[in-house]
Amino acid sequence: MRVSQFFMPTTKEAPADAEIVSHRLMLRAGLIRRLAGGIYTWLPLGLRVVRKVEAIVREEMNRAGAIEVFMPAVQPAELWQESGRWQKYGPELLRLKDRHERDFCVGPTHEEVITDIARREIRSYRQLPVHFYQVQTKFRDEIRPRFGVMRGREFTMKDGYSFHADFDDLAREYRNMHDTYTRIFTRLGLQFRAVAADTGSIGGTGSHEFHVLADSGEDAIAYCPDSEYAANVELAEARAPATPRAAAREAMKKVPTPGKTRCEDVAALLGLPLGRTVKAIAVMHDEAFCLLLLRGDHDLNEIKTQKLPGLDPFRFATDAEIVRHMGCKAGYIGPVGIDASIRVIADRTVAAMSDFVCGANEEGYHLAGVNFGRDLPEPATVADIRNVVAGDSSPDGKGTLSIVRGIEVGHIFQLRTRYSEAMKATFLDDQGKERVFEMGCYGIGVTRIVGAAIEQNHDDRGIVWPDPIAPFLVAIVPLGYRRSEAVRKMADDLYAGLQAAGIEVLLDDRDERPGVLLADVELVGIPHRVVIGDRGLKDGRIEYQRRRDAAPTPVPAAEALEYLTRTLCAHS
RNA sequence: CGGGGUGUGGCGCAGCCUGGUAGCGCGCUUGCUUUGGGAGCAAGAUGUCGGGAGUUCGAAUCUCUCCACCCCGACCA
Repeated sequence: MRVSQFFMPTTKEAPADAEIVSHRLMLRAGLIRRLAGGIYTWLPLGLRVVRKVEAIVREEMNRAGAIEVFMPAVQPAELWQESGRWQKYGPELLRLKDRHERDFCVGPTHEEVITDIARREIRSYRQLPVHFYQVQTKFRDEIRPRFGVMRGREFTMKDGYSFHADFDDLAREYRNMHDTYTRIFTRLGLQFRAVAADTGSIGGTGSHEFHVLADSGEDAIAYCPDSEYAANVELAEARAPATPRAAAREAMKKVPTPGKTRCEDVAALLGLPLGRTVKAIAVMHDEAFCLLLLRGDHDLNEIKTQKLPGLDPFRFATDAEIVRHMGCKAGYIGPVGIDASIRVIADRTVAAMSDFVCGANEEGYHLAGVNFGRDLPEPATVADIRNVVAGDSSPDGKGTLSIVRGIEVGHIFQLRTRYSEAMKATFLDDQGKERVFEMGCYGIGVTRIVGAAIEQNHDDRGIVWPDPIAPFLVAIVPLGYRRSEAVRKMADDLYAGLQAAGIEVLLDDRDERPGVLLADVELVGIPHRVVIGDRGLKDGRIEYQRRRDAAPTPVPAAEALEYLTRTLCAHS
């Protein structure tokens, strides 16, 4: 492709509302343009990257035995009413009416449609297993779309759904997909990690997320460098401390802590480590008031907490409710001397603490040297309700956890019979008995991968595409294409030669100054580049440089084509 | 949804407080010069100042209202 005949609107500045690097770079490099909140046009250069990602995903899905279909983006409400999600899905589901006032939605996902296909078309166990997938535009009316294409409302997703006669076969396909996804993200040239995940509202049993590792990621991932363990922090188990609770050594005493409502402030005032304090978080389940105890330096894990009996769902108590139940304002509440009717749930770590500091239930005071059993009853419930932190012992017992941030780009679920039951999707087994399908579902955020790849691969000059998804593998940058006969001839010959070799090459034949050409090729992140100028040609040389190289490699002009063909083919 | 903020040429912004009819940088057009890291000079084009209503002799500026977009939003007891 010649840049003069392409469309590559690069800019020096990015719109002020683009917050993260990938978004800024995608705008600046002319990959996307915003149409409305969370809705983007893919410009030619960006589209090429999307297509690269799609192609790899398709190849690997096909290789894994899945079959491509293409389902409608607009779906009738009846199917969603059948599965119960018309009510459950909430405002994220974009609903619309046709001219006959019939209800439809723009599909945020396609379980209903595919289950409908399966129940109509698949009658016998002999037709199983089967795995359908598609690459399709989804629409989710996010409350707050942000980060450009990473959390858009309209996006491209590969979604696959598998149908099985029994759970064992579902488990087999689930492993198959785990392997397939691993291959896909490896081929995409991304640093990623598969992690155990919460199954969330979709339900079902097993679930893994695939995360591209990047500091800007919205998810926290706990993993063990010494073992295979990796899980979303939402899910990662915080084990009970290995050492049992130490015996009480201090007497309980009330200490004045005026104006110190946060554990950090109290600890600082008393000259104690934050880990010696206990914070009490007041929550409500219906009208029942409950106190959650966490060590001062730990964070509550709402998902784990929600799973406790009697807390599904819970919400945080209001200030008024805290005063009503505790007789004290927020900031100084604690578990000592409270009404016996208040349920107290202690995190495992807290249950093993002694001589700790907590609120005194009196404004301006905390208690120090507090001990369970002596100063207050043992907690009614001890549970894992906190987020793991770096340094916690790994749940598999094989080392300690580290925390990294990730961008979720893939998710695989064992749906089991959630949809097949609701929608009466059945087949006849080898006994002639009617049974519901076991189902799996597997998603990859195609357009999000483009953003995630940039988050992971950029520098201060621009994007650095991994070879497999680069819009062009190599760029020819002639300095003085319109001025120098020799430069133009060399560039044209090399361009023709590389094209003939089947290499995707971009020739920047614009009549621009060298600085502009070089800045642009770096901004758009073409992984390999060749600079041709009169200066080098005089000595019979051109320059080859990879996007991450600090300096160019001189290559004899006469051998350029052969050298590049060899080098680039090794890369692709 | 609640709170905060911003809407001025394609992009980035100033002007608004203290009303007097719009400006800067980038980009764009034309010409000349320049050409190995985002050129220089000269001449130009581009604005219903987010929409509507009001106050006023006069509104980008003050008031009301609507809209769009952005940021933050359990709690850290």
